[in-house]
Amino acid sequence: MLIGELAEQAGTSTRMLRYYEAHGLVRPARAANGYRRYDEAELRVVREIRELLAVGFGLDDIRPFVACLRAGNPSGDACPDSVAVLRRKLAEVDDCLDRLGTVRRHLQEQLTHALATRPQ
Amino acid sequence: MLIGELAEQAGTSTRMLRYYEAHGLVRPARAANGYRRYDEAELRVVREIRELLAVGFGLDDIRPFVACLRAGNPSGDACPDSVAVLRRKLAEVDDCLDRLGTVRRHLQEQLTHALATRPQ
DNA sequence: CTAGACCTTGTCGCCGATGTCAAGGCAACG
DNA sequence: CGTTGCCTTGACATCGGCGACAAGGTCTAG
Repeated sequence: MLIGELAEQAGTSTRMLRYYEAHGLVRPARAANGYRRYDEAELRVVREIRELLAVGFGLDDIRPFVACLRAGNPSGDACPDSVAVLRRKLAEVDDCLDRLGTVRRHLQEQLTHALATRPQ
Repeated sequence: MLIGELAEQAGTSTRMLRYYEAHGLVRPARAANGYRRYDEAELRVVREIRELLAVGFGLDDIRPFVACLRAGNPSGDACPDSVAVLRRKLAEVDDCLDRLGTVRRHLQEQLTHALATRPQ
């Protein structure tokens, strides 16, 4: 599979595939002409990357999942390192939820106060 | 009040005060030597800016609040434009809370699944 | 042979609040 | 006068995923 095909099948751009490669996440073979060659396994890797990115992971967080897939696991979350990242991310999300909740209360109060002072 | 004093009293840096000015939020007078001169009203303005920034507002969102203060209101949220921004921000926060909640569920599932497959 | 579609690497820009450094003017004190 | 500490403007870097472009190599169909 060439880079363009992979990009289309994985729902991303060639730019990003090269970017992931530069960051050590994807490792295509090279044809004699220098073109990158991807197999099915890489397609799965890229799909994993895209899903995790969409959830809010950074490339560094994703690395363990890719390593896990590459180690032969059917899903990328089955390895200790991946689980550790999942735990950390869950904690981060909870933290963010807390802060947002506080902000929400704050905003609500301010809005209520403003409307009480000068109803519009 | 010179810029350094204001920075200290408002809990920010001179860099940021000039930045807010460049974005039309703060309007100091100028002394004969070219130094910026701030009065008490500007201190209140900068405090408002800092509070709203801390809550997650962007400089553009903050502009109406500053205008409201500058128009003589005791608090920056008493004007229609400010209230509109508060409403919009509240909606944004709710939206973000929704998405984060979904992500949280997603993470929780993935974690549970990983632990069920290979307990660690 | 040529046009077009693909590939290669490399570089620049974006966003937005902020740090940091540089070169120079001004003020106050000894 | 010299030093110190404030001020001025201006410019560059940061983070991170991504778009976009340029200059050139490669391949394929007509």
